[in-house]
This record gives sequence, structure tokens and C-alpha cells, in this order.
Amino acid sequence: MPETGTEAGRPAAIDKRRAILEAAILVFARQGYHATRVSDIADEAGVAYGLVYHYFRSKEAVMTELFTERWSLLLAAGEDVMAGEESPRVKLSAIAGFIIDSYRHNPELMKVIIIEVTRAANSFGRTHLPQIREAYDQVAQIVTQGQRDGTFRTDIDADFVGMSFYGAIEQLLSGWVFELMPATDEEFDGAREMVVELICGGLDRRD
Amino acid sequence: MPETGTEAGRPAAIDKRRAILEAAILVFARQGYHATRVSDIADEAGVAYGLVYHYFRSKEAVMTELFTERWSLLLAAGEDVMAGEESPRVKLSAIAGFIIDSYRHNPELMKVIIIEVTRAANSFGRTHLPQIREAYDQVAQIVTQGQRDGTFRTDIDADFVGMSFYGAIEQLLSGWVFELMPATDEEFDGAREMVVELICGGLDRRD
Amino acid sequence: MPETGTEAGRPAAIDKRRAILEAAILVFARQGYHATRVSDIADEAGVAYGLVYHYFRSKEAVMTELFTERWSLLLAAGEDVMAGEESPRVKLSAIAGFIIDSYRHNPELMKVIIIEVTRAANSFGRTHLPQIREAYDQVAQIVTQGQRDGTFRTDIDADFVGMSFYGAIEQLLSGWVFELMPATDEEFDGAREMVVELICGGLDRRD
Amino acid sequence: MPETGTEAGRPAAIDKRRAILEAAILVFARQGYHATRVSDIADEAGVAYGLVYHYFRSKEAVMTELFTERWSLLLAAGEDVMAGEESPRVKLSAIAGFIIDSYRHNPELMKVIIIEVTRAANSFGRTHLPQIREAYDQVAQIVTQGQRDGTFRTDIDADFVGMSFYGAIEQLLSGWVFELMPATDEEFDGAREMVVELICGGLDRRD
DNA sequence: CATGAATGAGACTTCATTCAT
DNA sequence: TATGAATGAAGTCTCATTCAT
Repeated sequence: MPETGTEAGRPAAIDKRRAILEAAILVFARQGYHATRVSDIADEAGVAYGLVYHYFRSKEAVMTELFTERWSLLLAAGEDVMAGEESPRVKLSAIAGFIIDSYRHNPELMKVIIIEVTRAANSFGRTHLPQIREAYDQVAQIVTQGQRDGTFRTDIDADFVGMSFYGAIEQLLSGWVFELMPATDEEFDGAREMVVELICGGLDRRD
Repeated sequence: MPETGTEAGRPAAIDKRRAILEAAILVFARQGYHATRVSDIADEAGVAYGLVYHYFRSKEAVMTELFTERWSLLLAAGEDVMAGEESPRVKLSAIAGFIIDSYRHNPELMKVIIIEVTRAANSFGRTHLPQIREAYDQVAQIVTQGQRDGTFRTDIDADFVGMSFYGAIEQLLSGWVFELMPATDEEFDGAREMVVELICGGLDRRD
Repeated sequence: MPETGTEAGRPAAIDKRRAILEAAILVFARQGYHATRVSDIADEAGVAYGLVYHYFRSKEAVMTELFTERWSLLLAAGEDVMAGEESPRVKLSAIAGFIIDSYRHNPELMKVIIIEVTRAANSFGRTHLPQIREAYDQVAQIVTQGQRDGTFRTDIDADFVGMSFYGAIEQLLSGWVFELMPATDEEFDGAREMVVELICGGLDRRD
Repeated sequence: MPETGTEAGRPAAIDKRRAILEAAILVFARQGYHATRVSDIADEAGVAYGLVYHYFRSKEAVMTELFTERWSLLLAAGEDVMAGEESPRVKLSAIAGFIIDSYRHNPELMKVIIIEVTRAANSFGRTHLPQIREAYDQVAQIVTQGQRDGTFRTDIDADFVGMSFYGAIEQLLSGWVFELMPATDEEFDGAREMVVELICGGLDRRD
């Protein structure tokens, strides 16, 4: 996966930068941001200490890069979903699915993003609040659309739903991360269903 | 030299200990746990540096005390609710109400507990996970009860609902804390309604 | 000399602070400011590393304290001289004498002040320029006075003389410091004479 | 890719080396030696980082080159002056004039030499002390000559005059550098006069 | 109980220098 | 000659905790 970068003239330098980012994912996921020293990242990446600072202004910049890179994918996916023709419920399902798939494919990275950024409201969460809110807003807009076309009830605030939707999903990922819940493929699929079913259908039985 | 505080039999010592805890709430809320130094707490409390260590083993112990004290109230309230005869929906509403009221009455303390403990899954959240889960479980049990008595649908996992319920509420408090949403009395009341309405009723329109 | 500070209730703390300053004089004089590490100061003072930061904000603050403490004495002495009734020449002699005596009594400290501050125009010299100029101005004022009362010629700028006067003396101290010239008692006395004789009398022979 | 600079037989290499030196003058003058990084020099010169090390052993070597190049001119000029037939006073005036003209024509370079070398007695000043003293000695020798031929009084040490002479001039340049005094053409000319007038004529009025 | 001086490990960041290409 | 990625030693400052009084 990490391209060696020697064929086609891609300089090795790119690889080292990438290696540092990949290493950072692992150690941040393992120890948490605060508990990881820059030397841990360098060691994990197999590069010299100073090289981290050659590519990144600071330890925080490494984290920011990790978050921004991934979060922009998530926002882009959200944009795609919003632009589609599906029903609001399917759209919400797609968004939940994208996040869950992100976790499925790179659990360490998503762990870092959720635990160290999204839910760390006093450190990175504060810094990246605008980007984070953007994701909530996408959900809120989908809800608003559903309210307009008569699919959804209008007595529940769309912004509130956006936050709750993400609150539920973050909690879900946290559960997997800390092994409160099994993280199997069936679980992943079932979880997406349940998120949407709960938010849209509600708990109340309908007969 | 300082006020002896001995009337009514409450020795000054107790007051100092309490003063330290109250001060800790303020500075933790203001700066976050990591960014507050022990001296900040002492300064805020108006006591000598070393006195913090007279009453508490460590900075972490101060936080733990704060969390445990409050969280046990919350769990106790949950127990009371569970033991009652009301419908599951009313029970959920009571729990949401208790948390929101806690925030209303002492927003700094709740900020600390939610932001620095409950959602800080890599530090205090990890340490206090069992207690935190207990709260989720209370909700899950109420849901299970509702499923048994036919009020709630059975195709949504009760544990999942417990987590989502708290995920939504934590998100709500975060919104107030970071002023993404207004924190007025009407807002507080409306919020409790909405949490329950969303979780129980769901978004889908029913005609 | 360093009072033990146990009798008469002087707290030991003062001693430690003083010990750090005295140690700083020695190591700054020995190695120069840039080459001394904070740990060198602590070691020389026989105190723990962190204590330096307990009493001083930074390494720079230690130097600033050293300079300010001494320089204010020098300025005060200058004020005294200026307020006197002696002839301008005697006043200049008194100022030169005070500086030279300062060196005689504490050569390390004066070395630090002259070499690391006064002549380090790009670092401390810049920071303390106002105070340094104040000393130049005292000389200039004495010269101005001499010009007014007819003792001194008026075609040489008084400010220029102030700078040159200090330029000569700094050079003198540098010579002693770096052992370009012997630093004996006779030398000290002779030097004061010569500074004044050169500045006032000039090189030209008068018959 | 960059200009090859080969017309007139001057290879590009020489130009790059020169460019580095010129760039070093600018950044040393701007930031001071300690505060300039090698990369600053390379950036200012528009060359690659490593090229500095291709031409110079170290950052210090760049400074040394700058100093030596210029100082040897100054010493050579001094030799010329000493070999002449003019009166000692005219000779001193010529030396002062040469230094002041050096500043007039390349203030940045002279700033670096005076501030970072000549007056930096603990770093470069120490290293280049022999060369610096040579300049002092030239003045001392002129004074000695004047004492022998009866022009100058003999009760003032010639070495002392050499140091004072340079002390005054360095102070003068520092004043211009740090804008304590105006640096205009009239000022430059007047300054030369005053230096000589003060050193030779002295302050005392002669009627 | 109360004070605050004293300790020292720890981590980030800088940057001169080297080296492979 | 030219490039800039790579190296790693070094040093400042922070701050939780201890301790003597």
C-alpha cells in the first residue's frame, strides 16, 4: 500500500512523509495524542527524530494533517450523498455507512479522529469545530429536506438531529474502539441499520 | 489567622477541602484538565500550593473526586427512576431531565464531567468506564423493560439505545458548553422533550 | 559573606535566590551567556535545576536581574556625582573611578555586564539600550556643564564625548578581562587618570 | 537553469560563492549572527541549503571570511597610512576616515564586523583578537611616533590611546547602526573631525 | 493543618551539519 | 557544482510531586 516511490520518479521523500503520518496513526491510536512523544512517531516510522519536524511544524500539525485529510473525505462523501436523489432515510443511511466503513477499513485512523479530535472538545475538537459542525450540518440539511417533503416530522429541530446522529455514531465507534461491543462485519452492517432505524423510526412500536 | 470557620461545628479543614474542589471545577471548566496546573487550583481556592496535596493524592485524584461525587448522584437518580412505576418513555424523560437539570444548576461541573471525563475516552473516560457504562445500562434496562411490556420495538438493541441516548445528550451539553446552541431555560426544557421524542418517536411522520 | 539567613529569621529562600545570582555571575563570566546552560548555573549554585525557574522566569531574566541591579547602582552614583560641586574634570574622574572600582571589587560581574550586555548590541545591549544611554547622557551632561562654564571647548559634541568616554572605558575593561593589559592596583589607578587626561587634556603637547 | 554566468570567464561557481557571502552580510546585519540560520543565508542568496556547506566549512567560516576579507583591507590601509610622511594627527584622521568610509559604503558589512566580531569579545572577538589588536597597535604606533617626535605628550600610554581610539569609533558606528545618531554625510565628516579633535586636542579649552 | 520552597524528570523544538543523488 | 532530505545532539522550560518547617 505505501508505494515505494522509486519507479516513475516519485521521490523517496514523499514516502518518508507518508511513513511519518502512518506511524502517527498507529501511535496516536495506541497511546493517545498526549501520551505519545514525537520520538515515538519517529521510532515507529523508522526515521530520525528531526525528520518529523522537517515535514511538520509541530506534533499538533501531524494530527491536524491526519484529521483534515480524512475529514475532508467524509465531508466530500456527505456532499455527494446530499446531491443525490434518494430518500432522506437512504441518505442518512449512506452517511452512517460511510463513517462505519471508514472505521472498518482503517480503525486506527478513525479511532484517532473520533477519540482525539471529534470528542476532544477542549483541544483539537475546539480547533476543528467548524469542520466538525459542517458534518453535523450536512445531516441537518438532509433532515430539513425530509421535513420539507413531508417525510419527517417538523417538531424536532433539524440541527438537534444532526448532533444526535453524530452523537450516536461516535458512541458506537467508541464502543468498538474500547471493545464494549464486538466489531465484526455483521455488527458493522447491523449498526448502520440500527442508527437509521432508531433516528428515523424511533423506539415506539407501531402497529 | 484565616477564618477559623468553626461555628456550627464545621472545622475549617473541611471548608478548605471543599474550596479546593470548587476551585478545581472552575479551573478545569475554564482551561481543561491538561491545561490546568495544580497551582491554578490552589490560587483559585486561595490556599497554599501544598494544601492540595494534603487533601488529595494527586491532581488526578481531585478530578476523580469531582466525577465520582456527581456521577454517583446521577446513578442514584437513575436507580430511583428505574424503580418507579412510570412508563418507559417517562422514565427516559426523567433521566434526560436529571442530566439537563444538573447542567442547568452547575454548568461548570457538568462541563468538566462531560468534556473531561465522559468523552475523554483515552484518559479519564477509560478509568471510569465501568461507572459510565452503568449509566448507559440503566437506559438500556429501561428500554429492555419497554420491549418486554410491548411499548418498544424489539428489533433495536437495547444497549445500542443506551449508548445513543447518552451520545445525543452529551452532544447536546457540548453544544451548550461551546455555545453552538443557546442555553436558556426554554431551550433546556425543549431539549429534554426532543431527546425523548427523537429516541422514542423517531423522525418518521406518522399520520 | 553570603549570610546564612537562619538567624534573625531571614528565610533561607533568599539565600538560594542570591546563590543562583552569584553562581550566574561566575558561569556567565567564565563561559559567556550563550555558552552557559541553565543547568550550569544550578550546578554552580548547588541547587536543583528547577529552582532557577522558581525564582526567575527564564535564563534571560537572570541576566537582566544581574545587569539591572548593578547598572542602577552605577546610574545612582552618576547622579550623585552630577549633583556635586566639583569641577567637570573631577566629576568625570569620579565616574571613571566608580566603574573601575566596580571592576576591581567584582571583576566577574563587571565582565558580564560589559561584555555580555553593554557591548552586546544585538542581544542584551538592545534590550537595555535606554538604561545604557542614560549613563552616556550623564557624562554628556557633565560635559555640557563644562562647556557652559567655560571649562570645555564647545566645538565638540557633548553626546559624542559621552559615547567616547564609555567607549574608552569599556575597551579598558575588555583589555583587563582578556588580559591584554595587567590588572593591578596601580594599573587601575593609572587608568582612571589616563582616561580623564586623554579626554580632557588631549594628546597634543602643550608647552 | 539559473544564469550560468560564464561570460567574461567568471564561472557561475564564483558567483554563487559571492552571492552567499553577500547574503550573509545582509542576514547577519539584520538578525545578528546567533539568530541567523544557515538556511536564512541560503534563502537570501537564492541557493540551495547544502551549497553553503559546499563553499564553507561552517556557518562560522562564513563569518570569518567576511571579517578577514574586510579587516585585512583595513589593516592594509593602516599600513599605508603609517608608511606616509604626514603628521601623526593627519594619520589618525586618515585611519578614522577609512573606517567611517567603510561604513558609509557598506554599512551592513561594517555593522556585522563591529557588532558581531569586534565587540563580541566572547565569541568572534576572542577568535580574531590578534587581528583586532593589530589595528589597535597601528594607532598605538602612530601615537608612539608622535610622542617621539615631540608632537604628543608622553604621559599617556600609547597602547591605551590605541584602544580608546577604537573604543570611540566603535561606539560611534554603534550609534549610527542603532540609529542613536543620524547617519548623514555631514555627520560622517564631522565625526572624523571630532574623533581626532577629541583624542588629540582634548576637551580642555586653550586660550 | 498549612505553607511554599525545592526537586528533577520529561518533552518539545531548533538547527548545524552530513550525505545520497 | 548543486540540491534538499536526513540526522540527532542539545537545551530551555514546565510542572507534578515531595518535604522541611
